Amino acid sequence: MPELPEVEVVRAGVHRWISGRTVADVEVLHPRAIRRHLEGPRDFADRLIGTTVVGASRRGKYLWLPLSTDGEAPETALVGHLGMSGQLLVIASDAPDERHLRVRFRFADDGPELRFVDQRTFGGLAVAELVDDGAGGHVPAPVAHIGRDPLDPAFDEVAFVRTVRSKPSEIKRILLDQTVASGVGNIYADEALWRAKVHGARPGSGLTRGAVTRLLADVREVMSQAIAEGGTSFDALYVNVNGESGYFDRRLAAYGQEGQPCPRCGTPIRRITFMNRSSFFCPRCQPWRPHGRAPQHAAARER
DNA sequence: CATAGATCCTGTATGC
DNA sequence: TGCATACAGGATCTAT
Repeated sequence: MPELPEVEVVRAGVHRWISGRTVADVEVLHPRAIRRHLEGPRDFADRLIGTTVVGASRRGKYLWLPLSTDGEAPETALVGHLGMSGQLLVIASDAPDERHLRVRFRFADDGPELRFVDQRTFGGLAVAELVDDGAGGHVPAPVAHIGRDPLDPAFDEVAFVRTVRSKPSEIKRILLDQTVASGVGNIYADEALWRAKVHGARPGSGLTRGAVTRLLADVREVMSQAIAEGGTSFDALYVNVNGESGYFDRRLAAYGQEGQPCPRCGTPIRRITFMNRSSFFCPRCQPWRPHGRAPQHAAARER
């Protein structure tokens, strides 16, 4: 279940261990893992071998490794999405193959290899062109269609609030729309909505500017905290992203907590099916429609 | 164009 | 014990 925080932890680990290394060999063990690379496994390998990885970047849940040839500025990148069960492992070459090993990368040095392991094969890798991101940087073409994520310094907060309030869709649906803001998945959406005391089924157009602004702040806060907890493994050689960022077990207030007391008010957390997914919320803290609490008059005017 | 639902995958857990 | 079903869920495709 990697969402933005888990992907960021992986990005940092890959940056730490793979930057500066030259690809010597690529082995695709399952074609579905590179289905987004339309030219196929041969071309995939050909476009990687001999290039040098010059960093690791991320937008939302996508991450990519810019590739340089002969010291030139990178024009392509290895793009990855972990899907639901993907892992990128930096591991000694003589370690036994994982059961769901899909792609293996060996390097020109004696260091550890990079492995893409993915049980459910929703994730995938591709080599893609880098294109202008409209702000002096570059993103791979397959990433250009999603919005910046809330932790991006160039994230347009004003536009986000405007967009959310222009949509009649449920707010949770909007949070999960990667073109509005990227990086938020089912878990952190529920956690941010719980923190903001907003029911996920409320229409975006029914929220005040203040409510959307606070919700965005809660999205940022919960993700930042998750990164901080997962980040303790940056120095480990074994970069694991199996959904568990360290945040899962201890800190989740709502997600997966059906029947458990709300940490704020003690009311049992409820689970409903929503968008063909589970949604967890506190029925007292997150009423469907805001009941007459404090900022009622101000909210009415703000509309 | 925007929106909503179906679909892809496989391992685990649960029900009968 | 065995079999069937539900569930996890991000992105993409299709239909409205």
